[in-house]
Amino acid sequence: MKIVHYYEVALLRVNAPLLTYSHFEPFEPGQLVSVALRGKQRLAAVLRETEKPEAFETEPVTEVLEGCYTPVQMKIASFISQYYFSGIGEALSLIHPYIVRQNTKEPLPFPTEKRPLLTDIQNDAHGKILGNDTTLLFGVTGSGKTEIFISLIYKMLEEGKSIIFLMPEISLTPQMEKRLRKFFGERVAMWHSGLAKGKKEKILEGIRNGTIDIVAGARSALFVPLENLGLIIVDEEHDDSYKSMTRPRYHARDLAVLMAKEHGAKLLLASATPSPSSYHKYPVVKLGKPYIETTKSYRFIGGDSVNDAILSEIGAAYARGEQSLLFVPTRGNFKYLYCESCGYTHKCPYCSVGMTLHRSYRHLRCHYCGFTEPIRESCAQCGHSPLRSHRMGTSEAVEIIKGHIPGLRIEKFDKDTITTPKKLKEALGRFERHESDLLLGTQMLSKGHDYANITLSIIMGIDHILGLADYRAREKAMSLLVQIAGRSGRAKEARVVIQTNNHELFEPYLGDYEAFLRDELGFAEGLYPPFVSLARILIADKSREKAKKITGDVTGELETMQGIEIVGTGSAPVEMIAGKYRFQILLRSKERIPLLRALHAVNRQGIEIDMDPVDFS
DNA sequence: ATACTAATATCA
DNA sequence: GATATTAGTATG
Repeated sequence: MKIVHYYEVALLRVNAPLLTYSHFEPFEPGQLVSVALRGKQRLAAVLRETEKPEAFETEPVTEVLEGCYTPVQMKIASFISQYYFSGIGEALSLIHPYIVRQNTKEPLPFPTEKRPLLTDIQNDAHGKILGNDTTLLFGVTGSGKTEIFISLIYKMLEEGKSIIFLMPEISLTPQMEKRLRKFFGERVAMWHSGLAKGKKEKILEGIRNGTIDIVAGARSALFVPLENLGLIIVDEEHDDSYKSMTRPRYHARDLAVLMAKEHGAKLLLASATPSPSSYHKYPVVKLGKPYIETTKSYRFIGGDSVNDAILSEIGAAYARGEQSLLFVPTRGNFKYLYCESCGYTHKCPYCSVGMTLHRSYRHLRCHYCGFTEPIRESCAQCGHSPLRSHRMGTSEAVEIIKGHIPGLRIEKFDKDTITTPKKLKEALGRFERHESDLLLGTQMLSKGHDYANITLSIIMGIDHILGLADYRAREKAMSLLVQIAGRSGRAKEARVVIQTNNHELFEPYLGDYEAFLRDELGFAEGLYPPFVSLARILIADKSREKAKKITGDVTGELETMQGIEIVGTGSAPVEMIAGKYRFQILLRSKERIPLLRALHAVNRQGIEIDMDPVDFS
């Protein structure tokens, strides 16, 4: 007679409680199954065996499917679910389970391309990286990071190990693919969440039969079922797109630390503008000067929006027949009160972040602690009045420039215009062939592309980023500045124009990002990561009253808890999205454990918990 | 999460 | 009074 086993299973893709099903054969934890729930078949993963439930009848598992999560994958899913407050089924659906196959093919041969020769500095870095579990590779654009990546990948392949290479927003960075293909050919798979289902299956098949051992891609590439993982590379590690904005709200860079540890793999974080957190946490390997020496001259200009100084810079470059780049911020999507004369943005006296303007309530508010103040008429720093509060988008900038410089061909480069990799390629192609004179765009400009012929880069309105209600406002502004400046003049002499009324904030660090990192860490001590943990609770509901009540209830419960600090409670900076009123609670703690304990205690329907938040809107 | 049920509001 | 919207509960 067969023994009936009872198993708790997690429904994939949903944040549902664990359900119990029966089966006549023993299961390994992690087994993928199909179960019937209210007449429908659902995918589920077996978690653990359990006692026969007395309270209800159980259904048998309908079908045992191909695929089983490994213990390491289960552990990672469990961590995600515990730390980032998602259902275990939601966490598991990020991960691609292993499927055991009989006929494993031989790995494809290397292409003919020889491994790159390293300079002494690069060779030294290579050695140090292999000596550490985790390394932060700190090198400016053009300092030869890619050669180190390539040579490390070679080394891993020789040892029969596989590699995960993460980069932000893969679909928009075809350059790295070209370079990886050149050296590793068909052993490389490019992976991102937008891939068609069939294409994904093909790659997974390649991974399973051993013909693919390098997976490069966006954050979801972290979850492919590679065996013998030897190295994880996180390029542009400072980039916030590694943090998922939807549940599970994981941070791929931070999760890579756990992944590497579980697999006994090396972890390499790399950036020209590393995050202060990584700089503080991991051993740093620095790469020296770029081998293409460029002469860059910096000029600071005041004011905001497209002013005369900007127009004349663009006009002059155009007259010389040269190409330029104009960065327009859109991150600063809130209105801030700031002074035209001295550039001072009005700060919260308790949190030292910019206070945002609420016309409807006629006040300024800090979105960290909720402190409010009446709107000032004149600047608190220099007394200048009136204060300004307007902002600017790409379309406005295009219109103004067109009106002033007839004949100038503008290439608009933002999320609205560049919607597909094809459009990106076309736009870059036109610019490369000098069919356009000015590349005008947002954040996207800063990401990885090379614009070798640009002789003029203008960074406009960076003060709007400085004024963000975000403890990392300075970090975001500074890294953006360096990244955009780094795009230009790779080949020849270049001019960088920075529009800011806070030039003293940037100037000392232009040639010394490390000094900036040290100073930022100084500010963060005792208040912000990496010295404390932050969590944000988001409450959204169609009824303002209901959202407010939940916020109040949760805050009340949190107030009684030990080891955590409520930084602030109140409306979220974006007060309504999709007809739902939004409130937030920001928490701080020296230790993660009491913070997680408190959050698990208050977690409930109608609230969303964001651990280690990077977005405060 | 989602299907389902009960409760309550909306409206001709 | 029939129907739309919302609140509550169980799912195995």
